[in-house]
Amino acid sequence: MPELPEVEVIRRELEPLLKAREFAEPLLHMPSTIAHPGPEEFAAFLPGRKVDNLGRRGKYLLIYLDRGILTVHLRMTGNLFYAADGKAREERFLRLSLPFTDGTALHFSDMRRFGRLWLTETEAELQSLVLNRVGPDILTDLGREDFLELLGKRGHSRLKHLLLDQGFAAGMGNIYTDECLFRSGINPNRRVIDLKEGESEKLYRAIREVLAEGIEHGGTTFRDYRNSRGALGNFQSRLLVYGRKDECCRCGTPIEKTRVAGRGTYYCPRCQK
DNA sequence: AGCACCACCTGTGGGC
DNA sequence: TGCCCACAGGTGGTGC
Repeated sequence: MPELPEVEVIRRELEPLLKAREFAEPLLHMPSTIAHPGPEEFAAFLPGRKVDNLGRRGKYLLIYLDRGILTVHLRMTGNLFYAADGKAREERFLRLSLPFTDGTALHFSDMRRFGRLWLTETEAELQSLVLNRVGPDILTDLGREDFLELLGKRGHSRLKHLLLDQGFAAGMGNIYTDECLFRSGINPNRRVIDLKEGESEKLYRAIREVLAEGIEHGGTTFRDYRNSRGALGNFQSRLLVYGRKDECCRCGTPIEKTRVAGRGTYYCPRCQK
């Protein structure tokens, strides 16, 4: 489901709602949702902890507590929902409920069960256990020079493959990658080393623009994504290629769908050479 | 290093 | 109408 913009929308919404609230006894409807530590340890550690602030690294949401850090990855269909009355919206796919002492609650539901949570005691443990293979956040940690330098180290990678690689830079997913490559006029199968003068910078600008617009419009709801209040995103109406197979690009050429890096890939054969 | 393929899950939509 | 298969905002492991 969510890529960087969707997670950032959730982070911004949840931060003021969760701040200073104190966790009560958690309900583990599906214990395997907790990746670390064990369910008992998780349940024992959380009560009494208060939310400090919320961070994000790529698609990982970081809930900083007065002691420890609760990390959430939504994968494909995970969803965080804040309930002022404490009640979950639906029971069928509910995996974890985190009630607060004031009667409100944070619920985690996930149809496909790929999503995971980690509870770590320190920043160092978070880094070694969860984020050890995650690169710098592509929106907040990478200046233009950093980006170009990292690109240079991956000359033989195809652009689509590279942008989806969270170890290269964290945050891009399938939808935003296709949109960024379209906006910068780069074919998803091109290799970094074959980029012409100015194309790398064009790509960098497109990434910043598309991600910022995605956040501004509440994220993209293509199928399942909902924000923390259960509402749909709005960026799907602004997608220029993703999901638009056979529709005409603004140049008049029908958009094509192929497979690149194992993922459905939309592009304009005329605009993206 | 780069990449294809499978696995993890459940639901849905298109083709026949 | 109904069935089957391919595919879906992600990632990690294996193996070439």
